[in-house]
Amino acid sequence: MSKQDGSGRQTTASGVDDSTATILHVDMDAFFASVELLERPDLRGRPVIVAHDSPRSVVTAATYEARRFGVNSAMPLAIAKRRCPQAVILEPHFDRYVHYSRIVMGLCDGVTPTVERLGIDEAFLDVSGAGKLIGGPVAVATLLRERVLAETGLVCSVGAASTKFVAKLASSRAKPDGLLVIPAEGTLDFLHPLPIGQLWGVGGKTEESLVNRGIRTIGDLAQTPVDTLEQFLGPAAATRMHDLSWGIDPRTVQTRAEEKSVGHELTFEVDVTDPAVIRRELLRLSGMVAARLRRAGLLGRTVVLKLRFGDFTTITRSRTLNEPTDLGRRIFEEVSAIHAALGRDTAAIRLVGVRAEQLVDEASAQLGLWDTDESWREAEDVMDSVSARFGSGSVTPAALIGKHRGRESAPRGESPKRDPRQLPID
DNA sequence: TCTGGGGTCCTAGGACCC
DNA sequence: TCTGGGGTCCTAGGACCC
Repeated sequence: MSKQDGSGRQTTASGVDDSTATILHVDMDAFFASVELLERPDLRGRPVIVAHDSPRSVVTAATYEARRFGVNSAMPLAIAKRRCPQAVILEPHFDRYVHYSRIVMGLCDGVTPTVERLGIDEAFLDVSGAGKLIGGPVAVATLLRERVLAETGLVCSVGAASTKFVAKLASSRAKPDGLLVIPAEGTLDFLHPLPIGQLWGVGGKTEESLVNRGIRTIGDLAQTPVDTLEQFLGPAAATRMHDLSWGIDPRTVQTRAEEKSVGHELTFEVDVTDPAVIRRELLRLSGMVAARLRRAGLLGRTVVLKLRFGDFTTITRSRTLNEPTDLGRRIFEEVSAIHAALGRDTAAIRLVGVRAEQLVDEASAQLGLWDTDESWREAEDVMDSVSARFGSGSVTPAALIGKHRGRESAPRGESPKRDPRQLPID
């Protein structure tokens, strides 16, 4: 095992054999908070929380100074403020995070073609082919960490191992600003003493259930027969976790994963009982989902409505369409019909969400596998760009359709179409 | 002063088909 | 003529991850 800290010094000086640790996990340290500090260097060294400052929001990111007070991401902001009243709260700026993420991912692409992005601030790299150009995994990781710092002023940690799972664990143990190498032969010594909650796929619920059965460490789970685990984890999870506990992780670094669903949701600042407000929000979310679909060249065949009630119970209701769609008004038709059919108009609603699933490639849709409506799609595209420039409400798809279609035909589809301007929002 | 928003994967039951 | 088995699709919910 070899750990290298921010000064570039090896804490285990003897040359570790890194030849088997060809998977790197690169993880930005306190990413959102660190980006914000680039603009606010005066706040360095102080507890800083990135969160939208509203009653129901959660912590998006926290500096290590804030974490020392027990503040963690995903924690309700109210609790974080209680634990660390002196923390400075900064509004998130996602455009900035995307900007720096692109730079960092570009630097990763510069050391190996095999890069798998994991959200905005993490990536797996397969560096088994980088040897001739740069050197072994440690050389690649060191170079990458230097470049990230030089190009962005941000700090990342890197784990190197022979599997994804161990590389990811290694990067988290290396934080902050570190590099940790776990050679293949050191995997089990590293893994088995770790608390069970560190195992990939073990969250709060599963951890509790495992600890209740005396399984406290990854080593404990390794010593438990798979059929015993199956009884309370189910077959898939039991096998996967047992394998992981023995350092077996067959997943390779995948450069691109196709999207399986697209969705948007909103938690209201106070629970909503007015159905008109719900419908207006469904209309907005439907439009956002549709715009994302069109931008990606995808159509969704299943539409999902999600509701969370005042007591935090959450339901989803879905409908599979005869034809996939990327139209906001079509998605809205479905989710509002589902909502109306629920007959829970008086319930206090905390959250509404709209999602499109069973995504179909636009190209295969046009091969005749699915009927689509080109004019309306173009109209909604134009409307999106006009709205982006002049604000929403300045144009409707129906107005645009009218421009080049006249009143000659309603768009085809399985239901009669209405002018969106007349959609009953109230 | 308790719980965001973006997702993925798994399970389980019922319908339906052969 | 009281009841199999496999496969696939659809739906709902839940755990988990970043």
